Amino acid sequence: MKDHTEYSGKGTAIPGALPIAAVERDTGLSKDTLRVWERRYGFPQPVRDAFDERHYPPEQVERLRLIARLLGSGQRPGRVVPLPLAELHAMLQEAAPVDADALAKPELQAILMLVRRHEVMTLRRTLNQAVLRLGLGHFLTELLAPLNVLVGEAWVRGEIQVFEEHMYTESVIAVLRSALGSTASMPRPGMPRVLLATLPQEPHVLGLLMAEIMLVLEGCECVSLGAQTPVTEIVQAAQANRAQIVGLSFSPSFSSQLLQRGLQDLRSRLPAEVQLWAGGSHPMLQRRAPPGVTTVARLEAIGGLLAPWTAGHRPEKTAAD
Amino acid sequence: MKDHTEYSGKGTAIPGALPIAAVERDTGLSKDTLRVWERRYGFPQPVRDAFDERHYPPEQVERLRLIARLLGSGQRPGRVVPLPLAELHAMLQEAAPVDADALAKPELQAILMLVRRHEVMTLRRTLNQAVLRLGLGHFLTELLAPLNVLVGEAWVRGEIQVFEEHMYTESVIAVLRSALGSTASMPRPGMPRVLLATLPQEPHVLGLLMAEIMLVLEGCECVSLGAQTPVTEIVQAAQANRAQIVGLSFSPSFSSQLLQRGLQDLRSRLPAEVQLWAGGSHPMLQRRAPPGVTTVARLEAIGGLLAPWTAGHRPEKTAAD
DNA sequence: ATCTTTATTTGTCCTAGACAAAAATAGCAA
DNA sequence: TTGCTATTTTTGTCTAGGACAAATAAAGAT
Repeated sequence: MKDHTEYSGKGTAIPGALPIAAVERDTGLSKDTLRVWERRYGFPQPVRDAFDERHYPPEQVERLRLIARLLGSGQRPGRVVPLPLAELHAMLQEAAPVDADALAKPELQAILMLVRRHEVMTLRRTLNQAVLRLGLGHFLTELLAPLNVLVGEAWVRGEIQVFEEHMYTESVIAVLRSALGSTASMPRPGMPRVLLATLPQEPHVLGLLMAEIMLVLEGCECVSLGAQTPVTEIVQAAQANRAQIVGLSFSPSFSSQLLQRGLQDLRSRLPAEVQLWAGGSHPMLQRRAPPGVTTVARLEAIGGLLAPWTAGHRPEKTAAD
Repeated sequence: MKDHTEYSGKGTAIPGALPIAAVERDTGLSKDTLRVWERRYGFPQPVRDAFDERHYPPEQVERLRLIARLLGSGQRPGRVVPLPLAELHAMLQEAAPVDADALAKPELQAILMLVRRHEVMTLRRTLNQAVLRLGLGHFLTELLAPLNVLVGEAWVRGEIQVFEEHMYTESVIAVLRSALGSTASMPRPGMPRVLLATLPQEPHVLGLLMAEIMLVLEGCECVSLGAQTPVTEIVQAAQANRAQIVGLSFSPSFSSQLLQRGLQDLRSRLPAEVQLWAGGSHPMLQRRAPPGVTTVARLEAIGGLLAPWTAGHRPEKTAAD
């Protein structure tokens, strides 16, 4: 077991350079990928220590981190891996065009500034006050949804660090959960039972929580399985809870292929009378729905989709042929 | 780009067998380790598909999972890898004797029954009432902590499904977050700022949330980064928040090697004046602490560890507000 | 424009050898 | 017995280059 403690002057270690395992952790790029990029594109070019092992200088790790981001926003390795640092920054700027509409709102900008200044306590207080002022429903649709877009774009553009995004998400979740808890949730008798979850490889729970709140506000009875639940388990849970709707949430970074297959798979294993809803900011959901799946492109759409229940009668099988 | 996330019905796939990447995810054992064990000890012996790639039958994955657990509790690979399933079970029994104390409490049994009967609403109500009856602190230490052990053991024993465990965890989190939100959190002036997070590959946030609540109840100012935060980001966040303590949480299934390395790595990059605490039910934390790391074996210990702050005011001057 | 076919790109898997760090064992003194 | 040091075994991770299916782009045909 080699001791890859980074900065400990171990004699064999290179001053500020990270061994391959640490780079894998930091960038999310597998060791195999790092090695094959070096072979194919000539980058990265880690320093070798006395034992011929790779050590990546901080500049290269930083460059790798930017590359990983661009890959996440749809770029291809062959196009971006050989690029110098300046070009990468330029591409990140271009990748996320500024949303003038959201930028115009000073309140959103103010909150974004709190995130970048790491004023967590003030952030929480501001969000809590906004909930009280707007009411939970309007807070979600009018403030939080566009704010998420803004934060997401800033993140792609590299203006926001990973840890800042984590802090933001945690604060929002805390505020929402607390607000949901203090809301007297009373499921209306006619409304459907909804099971909420996220597929494996999708750790983002914020979208799911927002959906849950919208549904609860509409009078639905919600049971959430949280993130990363295998398809088999979702099916069993739907049966155990006699759910009438199964709702999934997908963030933009989720693999399109996994999304397609996952929805298809789940659809085929779920009873026909159980509806399958897919929501979130994933681009594929804005386009077209796989057969038998209802896409929820925006939070506001949830109310309309629940119309069959609000009206009073049991809905027929959804037209999906 | 193969994505071996699930045993999705691919033509070439072996019925219930998992490819090596999935086994790595499920067991925490690296691909390299899996291959070298096969070479050295003759186990595991995965089936090969048409392309000569390894596919691990479920029994072998199960056996690997048990082995990984034993490794975490101090056993050596050479002694346990070749052992048959029955022997492994016997060793685990010996390592973790059944907690008769917890089993005896009828209240815990009653809650466990609610989980197995999928009575989510009743479960939440029961938990909420317990919070009110015991108070948040005693609820955590006296009810929830042993209950988690009970649920964890039932899960290992196969008495609880994955989705039931998800439902339980989600319910507990909802109750805790709601209780935390309605608690008037007022950080005491002398108490430290604590940054909380979980390392990559560790998605379990319940332990983290429990720790956060204990700390908040003691008067600390807590900022959580949530799950799966890279070491670099934790370091930056600690600096940004001027945290005096960084707290990490580890579930039993977390890879012991990642734990060791992650803590060492983080310790070396964090300023010396920032304390590093590691808690959770991971077996390695019950044994010994890596140098420079404070292990928090039980929730109750948190109060004692904060003694330096509660007793004598740290003469550290903070920028006046 | 939209579908179908071909070409390129790309991540992951393979084998087998090597070696440092950790742990166990042996040797020896007090 | 206990404590300390040296030697041996164990063990995880690194190395190299080759291979190939799945994903994506490009070209061709309707």
